[in-house]
Amino acid sequence: MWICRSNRGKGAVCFIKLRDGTGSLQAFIKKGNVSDEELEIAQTASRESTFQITGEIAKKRPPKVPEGEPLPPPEYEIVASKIIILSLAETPMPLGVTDKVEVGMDVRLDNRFLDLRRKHINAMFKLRSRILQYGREHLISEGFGEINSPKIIAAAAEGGTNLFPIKYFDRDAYLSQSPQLYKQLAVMGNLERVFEIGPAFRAEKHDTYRHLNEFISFDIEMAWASDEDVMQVQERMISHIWSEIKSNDQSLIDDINEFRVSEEKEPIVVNVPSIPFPRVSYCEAIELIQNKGIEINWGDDIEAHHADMLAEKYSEFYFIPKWPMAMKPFYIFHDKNETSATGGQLSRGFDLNYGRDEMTSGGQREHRADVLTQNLIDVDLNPDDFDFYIDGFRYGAPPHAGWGLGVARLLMVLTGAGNVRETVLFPRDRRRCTP
RNA sequence: GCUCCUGUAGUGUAGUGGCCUAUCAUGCAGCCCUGUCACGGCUGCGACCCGGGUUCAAAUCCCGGCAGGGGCGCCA
Repeated sequence: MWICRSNRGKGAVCFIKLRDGTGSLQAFIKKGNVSDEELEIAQTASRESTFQITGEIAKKRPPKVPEGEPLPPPEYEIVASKIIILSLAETPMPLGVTDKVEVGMDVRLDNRFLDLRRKHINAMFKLRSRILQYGREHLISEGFGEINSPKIIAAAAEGGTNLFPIKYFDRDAYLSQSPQLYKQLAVMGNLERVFEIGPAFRAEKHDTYRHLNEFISFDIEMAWASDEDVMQVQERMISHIWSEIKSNDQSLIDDINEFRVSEEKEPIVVNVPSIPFPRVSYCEAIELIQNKGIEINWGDDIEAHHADMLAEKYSEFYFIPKWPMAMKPFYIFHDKNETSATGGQLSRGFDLNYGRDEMTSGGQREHRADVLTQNLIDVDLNPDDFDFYIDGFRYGAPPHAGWGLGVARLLMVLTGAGNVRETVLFPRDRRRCTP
């Protein structure tokens, strides 16, 4: 186990707080129980060194409490009889695992292995694992199967975003921005309900609390489904995740709250969101923002400062369905009869927001090969580059829908983290690609 | 690509021209105390990002470089 903290000095007794993945424990070391050399080791070893301690578990002596106050519940400790040092930690450490002083993000990320030993950071990544676990469980219970799509792709598949170019033997290739086209092809192949949890790469030079250049996307695609059908899948899944965390993982939440309270922040409370989430269509959202006295027109993007207006009314999860077709990618489905009051073509694309922040983008997909081809032409993409994709729709295609959810953003919402870098082990941003 | 801000011991900070031989906390080292438990006490160690300029005097003002951060744009 690691040494968390030891008392100082050369006396006849010594206490060391030990830690491993299962929790922490005090070791009681007393002259006579161990050799003098072992006592010396225990008293002088640096923090974060690793020990192997043999001994008996015994009830701790209760701490002194002021007159009249109740004794705390009994605690246990290990009374050491043998101490072996496994690895001495160098000093000074670049950041203190148990120190009260704050640490800058950069120092933390440069020394993530130490940062992760901090209790609340550790809890954050255990929660991340739980989110993925509960999300998987839920989708599997609804008949979904997990797939893996290629991350090395041949062409700038969808336009819109910048891709990272790579060398693929003698050819140029790119890192995938999304599993979109491949999960659709899987559905064309009668896998019917699929999901993927995998990396997506975007070569955008953004620099905000919610963007990274590599992130894990939680994607689903579902045959014989509409935008509304997959929104329901999503709200059930999120509700399931929250509900499982609330009943199984309160101790991890407590670890985070212990830190938040020391920082004088509000503790987080896991409130299982009620279903259905509000639906605020794009047209309604624009109207709502206009009513706040902000100048915005139908067809404009809802930017972060606009979403602040929506967040005043909808502070938690809400869907924004039916975006203008012109603002959505070519593979989103549209119905010619669905238009705005001003006559603009609507689509079956939707977003899921939490307050001001976008969590998900999704929609019903275009399954008509001829419309897909026309959509590509409309956005100045060459249909020939997409033969591998459109071919999949030529031989009978089911209507289908899906979405992609940012795992790190969901974890931010759950844990109240203010920066997506908090929720990713080794984040990749504009300036950082190490460690 | 635009814009604003910041670089002080291992870490987090105080400091806006002389009171800086640079504050405090944490850490580290030594000593003392100790069935401690956020242990405590004493002593010590350790820093002004780099280069140039202004000035009698620069951590502090100016210029350049480097590094970092916030926001915007962009972003399925």
